[in-house]
Amino acid sequence: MAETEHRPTNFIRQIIDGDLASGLHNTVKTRFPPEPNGFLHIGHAKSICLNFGIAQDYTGTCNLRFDDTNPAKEDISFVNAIKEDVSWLGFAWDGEERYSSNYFDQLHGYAVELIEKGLAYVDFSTQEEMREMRGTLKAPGTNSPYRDTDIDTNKREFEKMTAGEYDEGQCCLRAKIDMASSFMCMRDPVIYRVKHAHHHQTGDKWCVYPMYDFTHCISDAIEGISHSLCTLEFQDNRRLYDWVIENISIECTPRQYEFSRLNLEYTVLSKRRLIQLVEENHVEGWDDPRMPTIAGLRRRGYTPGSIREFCTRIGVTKMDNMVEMSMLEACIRDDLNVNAPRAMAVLDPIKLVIENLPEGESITIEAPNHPNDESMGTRTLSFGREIWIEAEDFRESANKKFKRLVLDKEVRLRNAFVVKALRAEKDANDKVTTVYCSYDPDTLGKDPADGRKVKGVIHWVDGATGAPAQFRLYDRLFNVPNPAAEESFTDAINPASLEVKEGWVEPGLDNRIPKIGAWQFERTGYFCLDKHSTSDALVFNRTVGLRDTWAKIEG
RNA sequence: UGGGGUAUAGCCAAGUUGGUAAGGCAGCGGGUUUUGAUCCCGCCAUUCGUAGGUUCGAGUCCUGCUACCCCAGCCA
Repeated sequence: MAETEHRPTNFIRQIIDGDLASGLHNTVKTRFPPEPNGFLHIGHAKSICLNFGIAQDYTGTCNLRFDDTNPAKEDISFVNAIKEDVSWLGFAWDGEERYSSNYFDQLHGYAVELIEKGLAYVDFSTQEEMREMRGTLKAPGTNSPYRDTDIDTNKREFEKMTAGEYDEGQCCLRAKIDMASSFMCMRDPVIYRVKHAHHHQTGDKWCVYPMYDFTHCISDAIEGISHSLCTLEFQDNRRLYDWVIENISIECTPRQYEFSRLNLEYTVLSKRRLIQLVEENHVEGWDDPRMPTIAGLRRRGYTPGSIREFCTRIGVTKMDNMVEMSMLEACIRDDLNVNAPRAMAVLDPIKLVIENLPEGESITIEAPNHPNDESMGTRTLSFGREIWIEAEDFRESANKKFKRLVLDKEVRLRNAFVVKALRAEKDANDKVTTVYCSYDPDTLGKDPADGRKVKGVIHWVDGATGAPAQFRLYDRLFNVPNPAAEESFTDAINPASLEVKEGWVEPGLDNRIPKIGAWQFERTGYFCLDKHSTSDALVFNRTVGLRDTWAKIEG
């Protein structure tokens, strides 16, 4: 990360400060542990910024570890996508990426250790039987008939499990803890299950795979993680995390701390639902610009810095939250406002004919790339007899609040001349197609000499040199603030979340793509080129519109 | 009385030993402006889920309520 961003404190940093002050730790080691079963989303960005941000600020390290204990749901394509997204966000993990599957041999050894200590047993109960014996939230469970199997038998049975002598579901290895515990996860949790599945990292070496609760704490300990940060739903699991570490022969005792996961209005942030959106083709894919995935936000035009800034603005607490989309939008606007060069594009064109400018004649105009930043330089535009302007910027009549082009009135063409509308031509549907006007040649870069005040400014694209382009405008993917709370969240999908427009942009844009990857099309919003754009067929994604107080007045 | 958590403005969120409610987003006024943008300036919690208690003084301490979230996968 190039620049150091100021990060406010939070309860986890205060815990770390205390651990450093007390000497409990000398260095801080964190980890970001995604399961490679889908793409990363903005909620993961919160965790990434937390874990990597802490490592940076405390001059510690942060590992990237794929929590790959369930080969049935995972795929190598997701590990590649995740690595790309973390890097793109601007973070570097310590050394090579890790995999929980790197530790399968050690994990297996610790499982045997528990068996030898009489703290784990192989259970042949069916899943339904196990569920019944688990009890309920208020009633204690009952012991499995296999709970007191002798150690040698358990060792032998676990070896047979490992050797592939049992089918999936036939048996599993359980930790012997307490069937009456008020923590459901402590009622003899399953720590190994049979799974005859090919694993993207270990191939066909294993047919038994460790469960999350058994794997995560040990992986943390093996890697020497000092602070293991996860989300609130794992608070109960912390008891099991600590139990495993205490009952196996491992020196490192990492501590788990939980923070609340991010919820964003008008979208969903659960892997399960995002997978469904992709698999049922409600969106184009994981990187659909309407998706809250890192890949989707990237394609939409969000910058890494804007996402990091969002994560610092939302903070880290244990409170359930629902963040407004305006918070995210403010972050990208703040970034692009200062870093995106300006350009002009007309999304819904009508023709403006300048009658006192002869056909074939063209005036060269030098326009600043940024009104508040001269260092961004200028560009050359040509201004000819036929110009494209936005349909909504012309009205045959209007009151004085409408500061745009009106018949018999004047308006400034951005970066160019003052023009006066003379008459309009309409089609069969009474829609204006062409406006005829005259321009004042003495108004380039200055106000009219006679003191006339022209309040409005509208943008335009030269008809002779402008390039045709498609503009893809995105709206929220869902019609309700919290789609996850719906009976069927897909029923709440906004059918108008994508609007496609065909218009014009000033020439040469794709030959001078700015470093930030985006432009501000003045008066309309921030745009970037879509991955499907070609020099013959330009396609722009609107990242976010400009703040629009006029729309508020009108609406 | 299963257990684990959380309650500060429309949203996010500071508030560490009790000393008189940061900041951001949104919103609302006003100024500048060749983007109805940006920028600037101002406003926006007599009150911290609620009822009591302790105290000269409570968002912070104590007690009782209430609301919401999580836990009964061989998912993570």
